[in-house]
Amino acid sequence: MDIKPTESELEILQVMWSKGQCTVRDVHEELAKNKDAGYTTTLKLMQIMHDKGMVERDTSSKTHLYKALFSQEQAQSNALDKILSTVFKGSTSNLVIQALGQHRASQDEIDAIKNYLDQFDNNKK
Amino acid sequence: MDIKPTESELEILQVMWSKGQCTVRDVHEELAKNKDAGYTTTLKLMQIMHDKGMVERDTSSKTHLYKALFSQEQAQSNALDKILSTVFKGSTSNLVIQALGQHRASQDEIDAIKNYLDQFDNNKK
DNA sequence: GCTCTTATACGAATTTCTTCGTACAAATAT
DNA sequence: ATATTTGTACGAAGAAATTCGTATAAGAGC
Repeated sequence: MDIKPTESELEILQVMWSKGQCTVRDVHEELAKNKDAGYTTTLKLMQIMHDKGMVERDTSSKTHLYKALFSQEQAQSNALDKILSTVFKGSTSNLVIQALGQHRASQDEIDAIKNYLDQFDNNKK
Repeated sequence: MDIKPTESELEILQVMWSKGQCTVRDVHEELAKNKDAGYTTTLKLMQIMHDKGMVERDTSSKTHLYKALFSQEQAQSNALDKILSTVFKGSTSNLVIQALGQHRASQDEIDAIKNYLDQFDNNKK
């Protein structure tokens, strides 16, 4: 499947990823906190996402239940691939260093990353 | 300025970043290697980018010269912010770890990242 | 000069994304 | 049972992005 959600679709997916199965109202209420859009707009978007095969839908009761058909991890992987090829010339280390420079990591995060790196590192310091 | 280039605009910007000042033909020839689009399409896009204030244009001779008005680094920073907020829930360390897991880094890259991390690390190993 | 090539300008068609109004069915409340 | 609320379906308008055809001007070569 082709994973290339649009801006609005991503907002909806975020809600789905955090709540699991969702009704249109679930999603809409959540979006309404930060955004101002009509209920039928959210409904329509979710229907389109279903048409595109991005989400599955349980229509057994009147109120339909939606669920994302790919994980947040898959979307992350996709998003990384995309920006790596479009703005980082394929250099992962540039991406990593820029990300770290831009959003200061906590000591715990630094440790986590170092531990992770050790796994590949042949001459640990 | 608002840095939010579209897909096609990014393709053009990549050429501009690597070559510096460009003619429409420069850009088009480069794009034509991987893509199949008409010359006037590229022209039009570059004109629109100029209208949007993304590039500057030297019209002193018949063949105009274009140049990006922001750097690749700025675009990188922007792209990172965006995917951090849309798919990584703001977690830089998740992003970094996922990026490293996905595209195996070379020893040199690992070293570079470790050195970079040491700069913030209070209890180096 | 005249022709051929190479440029820009620009209008317009297409596609994709986003938004919303309206219609109507099902459930709930009075 | 009838009125209100809550839900889906769907058409269509609006906005943004992409594509290209045609017109026209400037320069190069003969």
